[in-house]
Amino acid sequence: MPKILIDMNFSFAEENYIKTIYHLSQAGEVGVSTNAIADQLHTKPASVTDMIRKLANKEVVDYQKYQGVNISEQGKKVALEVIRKHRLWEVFLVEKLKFNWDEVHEIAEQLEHIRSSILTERLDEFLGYPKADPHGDPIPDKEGKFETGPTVALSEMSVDDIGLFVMVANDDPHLLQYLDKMKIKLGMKLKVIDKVVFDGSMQISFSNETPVFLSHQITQHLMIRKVA
Amino acid sequence: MPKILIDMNFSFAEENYIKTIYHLSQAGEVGVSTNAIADQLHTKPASVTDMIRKLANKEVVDYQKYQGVNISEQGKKVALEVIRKHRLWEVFLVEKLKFNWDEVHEIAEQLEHIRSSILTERLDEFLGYPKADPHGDPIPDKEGKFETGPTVALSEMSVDDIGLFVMVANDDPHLLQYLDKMKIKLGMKLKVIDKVVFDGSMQISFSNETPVFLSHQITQHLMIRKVA
DNA sequence: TAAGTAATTTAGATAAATCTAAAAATATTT
DNA sequence: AAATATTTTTAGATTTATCTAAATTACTTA
Ligand SMILES: [Mn+2]
Ligand SMILES: [Mn+2]
Ligand SMILES: [Mn+2]
Ligand SMILES: [Mn+2]
Repeated sequence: MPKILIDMNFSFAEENYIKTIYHLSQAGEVGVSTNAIADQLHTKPASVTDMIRKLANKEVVDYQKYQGVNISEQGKKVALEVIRKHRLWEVFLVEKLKFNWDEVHEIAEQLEHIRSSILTERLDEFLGYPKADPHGDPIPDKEGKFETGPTVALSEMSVDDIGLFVMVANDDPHLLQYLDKMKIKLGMKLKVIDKVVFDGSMQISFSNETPVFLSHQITQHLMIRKVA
Repeated sequence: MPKILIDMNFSFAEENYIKTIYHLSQAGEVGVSTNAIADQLHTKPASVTDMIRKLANKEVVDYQKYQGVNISEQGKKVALEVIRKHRLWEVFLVEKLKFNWDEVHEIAEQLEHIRSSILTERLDEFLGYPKADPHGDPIPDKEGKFETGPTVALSEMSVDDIGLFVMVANDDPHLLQYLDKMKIKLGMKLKVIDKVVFDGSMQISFSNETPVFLSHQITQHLMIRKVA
């Protein structure tokens, strides 16, 4: 007998775990590891094991000792709802309250837990049903659906490749501030001018400007939609 | 040695207690009683005693066993900050997201705990520095200052008295919906036509329309600014 | 003023979320 | 395949916020 999801309520802590497990699932392997979750949430593996047990009981994850966790269909719904709220609030903060894109993640981490489906829908409407947040991350719709065209990390591209900078896959304000300083913005066209084998650093020309040098630590987080 | 307030952080539960104690202080007697707090917060007196102890240690209330609590200057600051956020968010929900005034209190109860002073200031600016929330409650400024002209409950007025309906001193959606149904809105002029001694019910003419009957349970929550 | 009643506090539990230290299981490396 | 290292789980505590039941204090009233 599956539990009724409709009025299932999750604590902030539970929501954060569910979201993190969802993200780690997306980003790769089956069987998300206890340590990976602990790292992400800045908690200890022992705490993660406890919480995973609880989430498994609530059937938002599948879990077998020592085998890692996998998000369930129910869990995916919960995660996408939280992610939807996070990204909508980020849009609100940037578009309406004039925050810079490096200032919004922390605040959205709080706002994503506000419980009111009407609020989420009204906010979405108020913002004009945005498709992406200020960092280019897609915003799931009410049903949890969203589309992402295929992207590659800039670090994976080759010399002479051309593309569109569409997303930053990292929330660190230092990275975002650095991109600001370099005048690199979402939506810019770019071309790979040079790539250093030894350290993976790259020379990139954005919008036909003088090329800039970017280290591998940076380029791995810049997501590019290839063109031609 | 007084504790540094600047980076004092309070839990949601603590903030709710502080806010409630502040409100009860305003609404009357010195020495807010354990039971009054328990009623307001839908908890048990034993829980209140525990929490009061904690708040006394943090010096946001003054407390002596069996003597009730009084909010301290520090506590007042914390309370006013939370109240400011609550009311600003209510304005946002009504003005920007088109909520009705009876739908916003619950959601504001959550939003008032979001921690970000920049957010509060930006929101205030976005809303045009409103002086009152959708129920007519005054919004404290950044320094916690606000002004209320003198008001009386409608129930305290006499036949032939005239005034301006400026505030509803109750969040219950049923009351607010009833006022909607009766087409009674903030800012309306009114005149007391009749007052029944037995039950305190009143006949009131709003904006020179056909008088309406209102029970004491209603009139005690309608705050009036007297004119002439 | 002495009972009786009401309000408040204490004592002892519980649930949630976290931790440290130790044990157990799994993975990796000689 | 052992030995070693890493990961994960268990055991046992801690903190916060809550509760019930019992004890204590204060207030009312006869
Ligand atoms: Mn974010
Ligand atoms: Mn984002
Ligand atoms: Mn309210
Ligand atoms: Mn209000």
